[in-house]
Amino acid sequence: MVSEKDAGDGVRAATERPNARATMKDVARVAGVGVGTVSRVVNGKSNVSEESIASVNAAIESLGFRRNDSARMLRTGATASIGLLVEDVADPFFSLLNRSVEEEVLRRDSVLLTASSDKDPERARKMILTFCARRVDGLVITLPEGGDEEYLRAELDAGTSMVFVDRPPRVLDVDSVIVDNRGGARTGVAHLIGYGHRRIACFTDRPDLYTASERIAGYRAALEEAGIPFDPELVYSSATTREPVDEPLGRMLASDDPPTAVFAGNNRTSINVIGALRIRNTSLAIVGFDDFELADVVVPGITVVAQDPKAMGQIAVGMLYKRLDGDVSPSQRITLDTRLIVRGSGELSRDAVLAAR
Amino acid sequence: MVSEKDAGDGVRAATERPNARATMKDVARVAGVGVGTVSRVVNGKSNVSEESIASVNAAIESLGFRRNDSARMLRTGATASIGLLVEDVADPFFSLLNRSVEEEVLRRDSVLLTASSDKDPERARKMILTFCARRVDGLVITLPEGGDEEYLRAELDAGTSMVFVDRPPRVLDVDSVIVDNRGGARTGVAHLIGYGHRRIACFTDRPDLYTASERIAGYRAALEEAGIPFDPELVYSSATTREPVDEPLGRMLASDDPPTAVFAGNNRTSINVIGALRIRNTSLAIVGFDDFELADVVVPGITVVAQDPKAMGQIAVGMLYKRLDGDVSPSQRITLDTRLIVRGSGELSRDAVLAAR
DNA sequence: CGGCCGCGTGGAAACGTTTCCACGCACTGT
DNA sequence: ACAGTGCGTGGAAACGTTTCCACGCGGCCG
Repeated sequence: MVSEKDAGDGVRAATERPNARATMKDVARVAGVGVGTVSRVVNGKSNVSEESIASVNAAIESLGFRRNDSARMLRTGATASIGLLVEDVADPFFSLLNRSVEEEVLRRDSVLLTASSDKDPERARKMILTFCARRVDGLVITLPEGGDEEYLRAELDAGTSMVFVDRPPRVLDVDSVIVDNRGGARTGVAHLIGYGHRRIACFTDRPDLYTASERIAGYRAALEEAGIPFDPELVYSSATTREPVDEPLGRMLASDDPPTAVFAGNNRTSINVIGALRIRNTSLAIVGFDDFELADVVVPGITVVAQDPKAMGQIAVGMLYKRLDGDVSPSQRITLDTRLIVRGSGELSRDAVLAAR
Repeated sequence: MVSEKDAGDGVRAATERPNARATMKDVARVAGVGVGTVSRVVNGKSNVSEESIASVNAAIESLGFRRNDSARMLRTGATASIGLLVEDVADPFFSLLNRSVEEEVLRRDSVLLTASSDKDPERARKMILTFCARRVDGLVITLPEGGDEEYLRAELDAGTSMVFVDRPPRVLDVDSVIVDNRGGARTGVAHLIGYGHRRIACFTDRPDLYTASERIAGYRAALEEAGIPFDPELVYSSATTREPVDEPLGRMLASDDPPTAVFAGNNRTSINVIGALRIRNTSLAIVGFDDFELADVVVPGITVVAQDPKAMGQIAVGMLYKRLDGDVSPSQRITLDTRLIVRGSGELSRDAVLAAR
């Protein structure tokens, strides 16, 4: 039935167009009431007779009417939608955050718009402005490093609430919920030190990333507390998360004073380190930052400093809605604690590692 | 500055309200032109003098104007948005699909609304109807099993295009893109048979799930082709994906004629099987359905039948936009091939497994 | 008995855009 | 000189809701 495709925007009456959505006016006509009454029924408002309710509902059913939310949004000014911008919705951490934010937003009968910045400040900017044009009620944002934060001020002034997640704002005065990256790293490294290690390698992301630099700082803090000198030769920051670490790890192991333990600054790096060790058939004590599936399936299980993306999402959305409800108290920065999950890899003592050489 | 909170919806002029967004009318007034001209500038239409463009842009800048897309949608009828419903955006497979769909949608200057059904048909229904009320241009749907498909027909008739992903529609006449679950499973199991195995266990999801039943069918087909009798004792379908498989696996291994290989029907199950084998310190040949991170980090690497969520998203969105562009050809079902990724666990021969006992 | 209240209701204005129509003006080709 | 053309423009209608106002009507209270 190719011919069914109607060529132009003809002036045909609505009844002739098979694909036209019924409006409240149509419903009103069929039900024999006014549009006001239809609106009241659709929105479950009080002061409508049972009789009207019944006839309106019947008309809605028969016409397949569905309220046009664009019109509603225009009229009311409230879109009942929240925008979420993360680095990558396919990243294990952010996908968990995404789900948690979704849950909170749905609970409030709103809808979630999502986008991945892919760490590109320009893409982030474009998506945020798109969300703002759609008049989202609020934004949950992980802003990529290296971009300008300034353009957000105009949106803030225009009344769009926002909460930063995973990293704090640099100059803006907005709420944020982040993880205690430094403290978590310090705990993880101190855990290794507790098992006798004094030569601890550190593999992380690019140090210009907020989270990476914080974790490195935590690593250094733990060493300092234990009176262990910091050796830059033991720190390797990979340019990309996919980069294998076999080569730098090999260099460290071949040195005069090789490491007996590794602190891996993120889950991807943990995996890379495990892979590299497997290739070399060597074992070192390992503590990783950020939990991952299968961390308990490899042998030994990987001891990790776990974050809580679910809590992060819940708290962020909670703060956002408080603002939407009119809270104008000073902006807050909430820092979430990490949790050390002991699985075996971090409890390999220095002596055990050395004995196996 | 708590007092800044303006109590009521006063009748104050727009200029007095700090948080009111500027409209095109405001811009027009400031720029000294008509609203029509502002609209033309904002939308980059032709036939506007350089002079007007400049003054309008200046006014936009100074007022912080941002087009109200709700009004635009109402007027034009096009929302430039796509709705995506999956089982769980935090699931590794669906999060990859999500990202891929996002990419395709953004490329077309649209926006993506996402929701997780959590396998609940009622929740799915609610979200789909919400998306339809927002007049999304189209829907990409993974419909949970067990629900009614019928209510979608009204939306279809009303002109909302949709594409099913991961499972085909049962009664509706809509496009779909799915994976060759049966063929993939058949290939995986045949691979094991090729290494001499004749007693192959099969662990899957609940068989009332479309994907699980297809994979079981593929498993049986491979056996049949090789002339190996099907033994129901070797098949275990777990009620939940988190359920450990240690107990049923132990039972199989303790039998008279224990399996020498395992076909795992999904990635979670693969992981569970690996865990169970680790506990028992046994090794069997394994082929899993669906790739997962770390499949190449455990030793031996896990041989898997991989799906391609990225391609699935690309194709689904491509089909959707074809429909939006007016394609009215008969609905299609596209089946994506799987790919066997050889990593070691599936190439353990029957003899090797038996020798190790 | 009269004013008042509250309920159910219909209708119109408003939300901020896009789009269409019409207008003025400067050209151009005869 | 004059009709035709095309460009830049302003203004108004329309999109489908929500919300406000006003109206009729019955009952209650003084």
